[in-house]
Amino acid sequence: MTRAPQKRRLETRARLLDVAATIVREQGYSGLRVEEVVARAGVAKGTLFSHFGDKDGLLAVLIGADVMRLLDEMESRDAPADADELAARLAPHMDYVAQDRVIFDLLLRYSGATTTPPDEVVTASFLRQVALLSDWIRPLQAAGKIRRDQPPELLAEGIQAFANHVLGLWFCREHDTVPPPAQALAPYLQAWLQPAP
Amino acid sequence: MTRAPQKRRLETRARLLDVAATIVREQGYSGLRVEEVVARAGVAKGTLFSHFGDKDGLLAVLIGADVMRLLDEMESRDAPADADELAARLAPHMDYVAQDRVIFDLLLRYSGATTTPPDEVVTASFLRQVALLSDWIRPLQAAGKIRRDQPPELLAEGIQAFANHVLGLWFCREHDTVPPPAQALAPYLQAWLQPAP
DNA sequence: TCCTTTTATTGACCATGGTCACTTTAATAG
DNA sequence: CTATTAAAGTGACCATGGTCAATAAAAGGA
Repeated sequence: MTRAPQKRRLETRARLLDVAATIVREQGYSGLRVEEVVARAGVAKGTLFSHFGDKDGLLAVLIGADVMRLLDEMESRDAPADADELAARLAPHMDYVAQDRVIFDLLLRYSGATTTPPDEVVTASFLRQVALLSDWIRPLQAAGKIRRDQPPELLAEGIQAFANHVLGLWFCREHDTVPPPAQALAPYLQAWLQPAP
Repeated sequence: MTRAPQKRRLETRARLLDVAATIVREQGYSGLRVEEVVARAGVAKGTLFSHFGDKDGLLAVLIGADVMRLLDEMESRDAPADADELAARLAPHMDYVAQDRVIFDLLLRYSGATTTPPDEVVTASFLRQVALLSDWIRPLQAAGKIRRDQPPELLAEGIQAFANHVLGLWFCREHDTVPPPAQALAPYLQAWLQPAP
């Protein structure tokens, strides 16, 4: 069986994450270079890869943590009272992802998470997102504010699908002449959640 | 103003595309290497980039052509009679994209196409896909087979969103233990297109 | 303490996409 | 036919992520 990692290893890992987070703060996710991380952390390149597998692995930890933080905030607020409020609650997450294509790509690559074992932050964050959305959806269904003919989980996944759709469009256009994703999402959710009249 | 390209250039371009297509046939899209293309086409690396901008540019031409061929077939068949048939009509496209992550990524990157000028094959193929879906949707709405409360174009985009969602999940799992995308799509379309009872 | 085994780290090396100042080839003017 | 200009093509070079046999450091046992 595999032993617990030594102190040194944990320190190295922490240092790598710390440096990487700083660089992201300075230059954004698309400005992150593996070479710069290891240089500033004072370790060899191979060390980073032994810790995170590949660059995506490092990004996953950083971005996963960001998403978790966003989810904390979402959970701390009161549940939305209708579909429009639900859409509004998603705005911070949409804005976060819309900020950098690297984030979008990374999250998309890992988004099969709904079933895979949650050994990873991104995977865990997806499970949490579905759970949270479902928790919002159930009372809305009970109150007849949104459709009741589909299970909350399917509606939740649908919301994710539309969110990704809108974000995908966002990254294909000039960002100046087009509404931000959080706003563009509204009509889709409207149509998706609308109760049968 | 820019002149028409000379014969030589057209020949070079054709040769590059031909070689690239052959390699894709032999090794799939993920096996395509720029170096191999230029080597087998007998040109320098820079030439390829001067023709297609970057590797994605080359992929876009190849994949765009594939998609156009699929659309030709879809158009040649009679229109679907209900939501389930509509889902079935999408199967070839889903299978095509599901075959290789490179295809999925490329199409996603260009999928903002609905508004951009169709100077590119992929862009054009997206416009065509939306148009085709809308053409399928309108009669179904008129016949009361699917919901009538949303414009065909929005329903069409929604279908694309769900298709991408399902494909995204597909590439996150072991492909052996999970239903193929074409099949996984059904419940979403069902819920999305279902007429108000 | 000294030897052995496991864990952690190293850095030269590789793969691959992409750039660009320069050369070659074709078209066009005089 | 030659000179001039524009288009086409070239390949050395770069950026960046990733590999892996070799080495150093720690842990464990005698």
